[in-house]
Amino acid sequence: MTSPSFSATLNLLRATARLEERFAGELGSVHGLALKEVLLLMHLERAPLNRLSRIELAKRLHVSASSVTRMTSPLEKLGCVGREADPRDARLAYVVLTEAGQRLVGDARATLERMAADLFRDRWTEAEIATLADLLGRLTAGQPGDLS
Amino acid sequence: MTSPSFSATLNLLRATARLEERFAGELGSVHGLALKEVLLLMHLERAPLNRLSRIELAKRLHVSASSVTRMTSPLEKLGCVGREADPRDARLAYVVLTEAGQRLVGDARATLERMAADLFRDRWTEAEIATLADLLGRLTAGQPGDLS
DNA sequence: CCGATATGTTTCCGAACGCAAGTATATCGG
DNA sequence: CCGATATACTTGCGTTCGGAAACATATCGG
Repeated sequence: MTSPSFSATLNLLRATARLEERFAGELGSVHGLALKEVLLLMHLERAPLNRLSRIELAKRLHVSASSVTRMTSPLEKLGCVGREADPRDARLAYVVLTEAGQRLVGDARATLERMAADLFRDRWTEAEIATLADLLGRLTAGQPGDLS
Repeated sequence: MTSPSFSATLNLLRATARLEERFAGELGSVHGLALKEVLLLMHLERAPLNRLSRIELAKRLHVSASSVTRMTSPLEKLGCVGREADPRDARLAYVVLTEAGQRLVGDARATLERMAADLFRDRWTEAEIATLADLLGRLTAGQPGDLS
């Protein structure tokens, strides 16, 4: 038998793989968005003025800066997000959530919450789910990008 | 505030992203292997006769069959794995762990275990880690591919 | 004010992936 | 035995990603 840390790590990887498989399909077919796109919009939703620089988004999404550039392009064409300049610093190109984006992310988040509830239904008690959320949260405590 | 299920789901995604960032670098520099390659070898290590068909590997690794074909090619050139045919079914092309592969995966697993221990050190009790492993394990219970 | 350095963004390039198509083999119904 | 269907694997194609390079702008030391 292996150490508890090792088991937890392996189970973490496996659980995430399964979760992404399961979520990607329905989320895409219902709202036309990928999971990571919904997460991007959720970060904007939570940010002051509903906007973040691309660097800030990259850190919170754990992706590279170039990925943020590519991810925002189709969202901008869809009208979910816009681009805003900073009057103090011309290097910054904020990604800002539009009203259409707010409606879309609201719907998508509701779908995500329902899928999350389905995922845990019938095999976990409420207390266990809360414990799981807490223990996992400690892994990323002190890091930016918390949405919960 | 959001529901516990939703928080757990978001924290799960974030924790995995952080974990992969942290593990990929050291694992690659120490053993020259990617995390997913180590997982592939670990599956072989645990399998009867130290071998699995590519389809079986694909299911356990949560990747497509073509990915397994591409992943095994460099490992075969390195001498970590070999190819074996099934006398009963000529369609099958088993991936089999060589002796060199057994030594390599043993070392890599030791590194992984140490990194996993470091990851949890100082912020989790042994009991909490065991609880975490158990709760996460339930997410994938009944599925193939358990390594813990 | 100006060079040196740092930072934000985009573009280019190579690596990795999933899916669909192609090939080979097995199995099943007649 | 043989066509039809299913399965295992490989290959080609389009997509996505991270890192390096390019570029614009900001900041800092003199």
